[in-house]
Amino acid sequence: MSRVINNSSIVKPKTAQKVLEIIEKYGYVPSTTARNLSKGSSMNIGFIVPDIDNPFFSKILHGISDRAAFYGYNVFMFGSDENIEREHSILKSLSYDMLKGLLIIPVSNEDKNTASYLRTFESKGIPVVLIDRDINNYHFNGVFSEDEQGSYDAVSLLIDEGFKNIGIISGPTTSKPGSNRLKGYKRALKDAGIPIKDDYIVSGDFKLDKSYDAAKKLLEMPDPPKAIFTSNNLSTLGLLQYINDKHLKIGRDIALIGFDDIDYLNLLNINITVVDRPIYNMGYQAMELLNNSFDKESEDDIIKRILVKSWIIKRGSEKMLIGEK
Amino acid sequence: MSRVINNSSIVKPKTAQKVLEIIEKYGYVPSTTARNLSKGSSMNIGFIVPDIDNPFFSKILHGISDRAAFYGYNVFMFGSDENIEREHSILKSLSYDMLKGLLIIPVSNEDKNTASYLRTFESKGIPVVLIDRDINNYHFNGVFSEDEQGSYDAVSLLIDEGFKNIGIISGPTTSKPGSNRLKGYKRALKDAGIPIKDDYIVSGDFKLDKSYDAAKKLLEMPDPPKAIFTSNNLSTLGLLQYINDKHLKIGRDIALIGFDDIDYLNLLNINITVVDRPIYNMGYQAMELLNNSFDKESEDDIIKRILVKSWIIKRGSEKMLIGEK
DNA sequence: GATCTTAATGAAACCGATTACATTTTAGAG
DNA sequence: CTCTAAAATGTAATCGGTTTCATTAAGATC
Repeated sequence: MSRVINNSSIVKPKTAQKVLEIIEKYGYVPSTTARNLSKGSSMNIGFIVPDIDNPFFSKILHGISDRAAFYGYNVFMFGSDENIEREHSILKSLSYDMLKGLLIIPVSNEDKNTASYLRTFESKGIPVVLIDRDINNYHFNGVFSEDEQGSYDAVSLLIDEGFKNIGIISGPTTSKPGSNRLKGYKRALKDAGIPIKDDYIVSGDFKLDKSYDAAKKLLEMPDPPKAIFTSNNLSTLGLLQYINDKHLKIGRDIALIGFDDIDYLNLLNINITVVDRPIYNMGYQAMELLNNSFDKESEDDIIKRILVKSWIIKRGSEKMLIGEK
Repeated sequence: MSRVINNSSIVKPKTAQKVLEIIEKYGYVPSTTARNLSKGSSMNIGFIVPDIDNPFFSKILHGISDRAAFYGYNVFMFGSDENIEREHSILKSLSYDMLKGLLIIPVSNEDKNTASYLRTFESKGIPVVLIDRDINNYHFNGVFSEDEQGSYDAVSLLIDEGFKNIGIISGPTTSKPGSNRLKGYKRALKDAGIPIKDDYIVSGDFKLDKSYDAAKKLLEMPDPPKAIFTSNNLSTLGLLQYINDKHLKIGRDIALIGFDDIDYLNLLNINITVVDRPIYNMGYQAMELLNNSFDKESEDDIIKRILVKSWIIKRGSEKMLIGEK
């Protein structure tokens, strides 16, 4: 009987005991589906992630998953593969009554379709929390990090070290982190009175192959930059690959600061300076924020946005570079 | 009306049209929960993974996720963190009527509790497919790879190169791949007539820190091995970390073959020989196998097990070693 | 011990789909 | 133009819980 299981209503201890015995005897297992139907809600959280293989997203998922387990939520995982159409088709296929909340790292910051799908979820009472990537002009709840400031600090550090010819492998400007990190780069140069050279801005797509091409483009130009800021972990790896292919040496031929740390590099004694941030915690906080959005209808008009700090881990790669910068 | 949506029963085109118009007009969205309840089944697949952060598992998840999306299944992700209690609690919390199938990379190969949970799922009509890690004596459906043969080949390769003092950082022998890869190591030595030295067998736990300790233990003994076989990707990284910390050089001070390739190493020109296998495809095939298990009640008594091949990618690290081996 | 209030339990409606069954419409044969 | 079989549609039961409402049991008061 429902009342016994959900020990909510008032039940006599004796009858409760009796019911529990029968439950035990017949091995009764309550149906979650039936419960969901009659309650009109579930314990399922959706999570849409652009690139399952990228360790950055794995860490976020880990944070989400841990906190979700704490609350007893189940997490649906969907991979959009950085593909806007696939993202749409996932959003279209998600049925409203199956989800209690939705976490998403959207592909684009300017896609009206995704935004309106998300608004629909909200209007059906399913809170939405963005992670890492904002969507322009929509003011969704979300957990973000100091993208512009982080890259500003990074590039400023290069400038402090004496570098003037600083290139950037940027992310797609259709993503908020991509455009904000580029902004930070530009602002740092501007504040230092260094003219911005368009040739030094090469756009990648946050993935490895294109970043490799970008690195090639940057370093094979007549007057190549002496230092490069890479906009995410895979951009850094793309650049590193190029550097290795050409047998260049970090700190001698080229200086480098990357956005986001790469665990495995450190233990290989490849010590590059990076902008770091609490990635696992971003997922954790996103789940926390989502959980806070439940059952408080009164706060419906409050937009909750969390901004996590970023900081620089100096590993000195840029210091070694000598000669003209 | 149900018949129109599921265009199953015979409906007159004209009435279908009418119904669709009304659906359109009122913005009707069918309830998945209600459907699941009345149909007695859902489109949800559970996936229990030991370590979300390990790229090996990310790739498997990617394969699963892609194939699941193809069939229209949703994938629930749960992280057991290599913790048997957490695995149990996940299995306990999963309700039978929410899942259509279950994929799991179990923590242990000899845990009766997990096994009996899984059997219960099967008995409730929820097919189970193991991935990568078998459970002793239970003969579950699953997708596995040639663990013993792979490590046999790897160690044999070292022997062919002239090495005699070969150590191993093994995985936990409570996991099938861990014990099988150790078996392969031993068999290779035995077949070559090289006596097995217990000191050369140090057990890790497939994670980084303990593998680092294992590497330390191996290489700081009075008569250290000249070549080491590492049982998984993180073991390899643990060893590499130690090697780097001590400023040793692969190919000069120590030879190394690892089980499982590590993408990022190659692009950093850290070229180590590894046993490779189709990881993404293992996830893909597992989802495929699971899908095949649905709705064929007649085949209930057939155990479906897929064994994927492994192969060696020679990158020549071991060839460089000179002097006494 | 009769009466009233409150606690505990039982019964029935409901959530929103599917589906078996009953009923009506259509079509083809005589 | 019937009559009958088949096709189409309408109706109601069902899935397995939750929750409201009605009913009965228990406890308190005088």
